Amino acid sequence: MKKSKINLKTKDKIMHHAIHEFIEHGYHGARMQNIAERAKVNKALIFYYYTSKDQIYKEVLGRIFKTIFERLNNLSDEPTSVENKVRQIVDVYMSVLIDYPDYIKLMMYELSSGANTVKELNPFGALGMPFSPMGGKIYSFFDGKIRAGEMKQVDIIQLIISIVGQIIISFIGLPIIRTAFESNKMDFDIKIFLEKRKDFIVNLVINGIKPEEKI
Amino acid sequence: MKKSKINLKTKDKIMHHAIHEFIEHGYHGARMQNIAERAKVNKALIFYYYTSKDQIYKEVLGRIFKTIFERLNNLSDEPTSVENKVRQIVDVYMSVLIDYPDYIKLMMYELSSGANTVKELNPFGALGMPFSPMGGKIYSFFDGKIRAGEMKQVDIIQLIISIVGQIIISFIGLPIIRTAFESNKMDFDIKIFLEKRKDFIVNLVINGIKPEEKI
DNA sequence: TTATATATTAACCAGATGGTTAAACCATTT
DNA sequence: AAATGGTTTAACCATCTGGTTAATATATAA
Repeated sequence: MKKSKINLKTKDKIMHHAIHEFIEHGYHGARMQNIAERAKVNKALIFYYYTSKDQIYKEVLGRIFKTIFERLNNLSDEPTSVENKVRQIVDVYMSVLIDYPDYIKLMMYELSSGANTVKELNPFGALGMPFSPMGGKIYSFFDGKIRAGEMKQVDIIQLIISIVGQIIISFIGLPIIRTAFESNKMDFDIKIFLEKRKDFIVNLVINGIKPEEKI
Repeated sequence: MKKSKINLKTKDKIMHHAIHEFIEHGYHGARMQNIAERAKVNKALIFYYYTSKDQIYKEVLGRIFKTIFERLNNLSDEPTSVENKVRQIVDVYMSVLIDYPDYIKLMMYELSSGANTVKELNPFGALGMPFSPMGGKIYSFFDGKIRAGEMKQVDIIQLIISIVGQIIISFIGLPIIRTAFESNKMDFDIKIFLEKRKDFIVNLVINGIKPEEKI
């Protein structure tokens, strides 16, 4: 936990605290008054810098998506094995979620309310990136490996969704998983769990797309 | 779309419409007045049958969980192959989500706000079922198969989380997946997508846990 | 120092929201 | 038909909430 960053300009300070208010309560649950108190400014000041709750919410979402997608796009371009690439992907995705465990909460809010705001400020040029059949780094990597016979001939989009899904559930499902562990009197250490999880996902995927043994 | 069920008693009618109001807007976004209008009753009547917004919300969550878990527990007990069992599990989970595509939205709301209400009314005796290391049908099935050498020696809890995660993302990610498809000018048919998805998940998992080839 | 533009605040407001009340309605029993 | 008890409603209320206003404090330029 860092100390309050007194150097942040007021507008950014407000944004910073707005992010956390929206994360904790979602759009409808968030209160402008709370944001003001968190940022230790008068509520009117928020409306001096931002025009409405709606606008500040959109800006919050925009920042979060930008932060996440910048990191996700941070994949090495160097040629490597299928196994290494899968490990890289899982690593990067997981590390983002570990660094910003709360961001995903807001994305879930968005998705569960139909992702309307997200669609509106469409960062899917960005999201398109990893998924995109044309030009997506990840897509073209796997495409090459399939042609080279280094992995099974699978639907690459489905593969990416599967990888991402296994990772995402590790975070959004945490409250349930934790409760399930505890109600079975098993210890639950989140760090250990996520480490195990990472290995499991990589192994399952690798074995799942390994080419048939040649005889 | 069925016609309005005039035989429903008033209290159930209110509950029915409350479910959909909460699904569409989440706890904070839901309005008692809206529920009243949906159910075509006076708002005061809601408070005649239920004591507060909070209480009706909890009852809504309880119903949803019950509905879902009853279905999930509907797995055949007959002995079968690993492949068939995985297919069964994916089938059952997916069919529940297909039948109640909205229910998951509310579960996401819950999870993203820390699942506090859910924890409180803890149906994880129920949720424990499939996950539980002791007594869980699914768990003990895989346990038996591992001992019999019919599948790899994997962490069964991780396996279940992976299967569930791949399924859940297929639904909560739909808005994003759809947008990604469309922004790449690819047709998106949800039925076809989910069919492909089912096969993909089954294949990936089956191949992922297949025992090493014996030489 | 004074004028000017920017930053910040206390007080305020209209509309919305969860919840209440007292009266009316309706079916059943006597 | 009158009494009874559950059901439904219109009107109401206190509080909360996003947003405004007008005045004040602070920094900058002249």
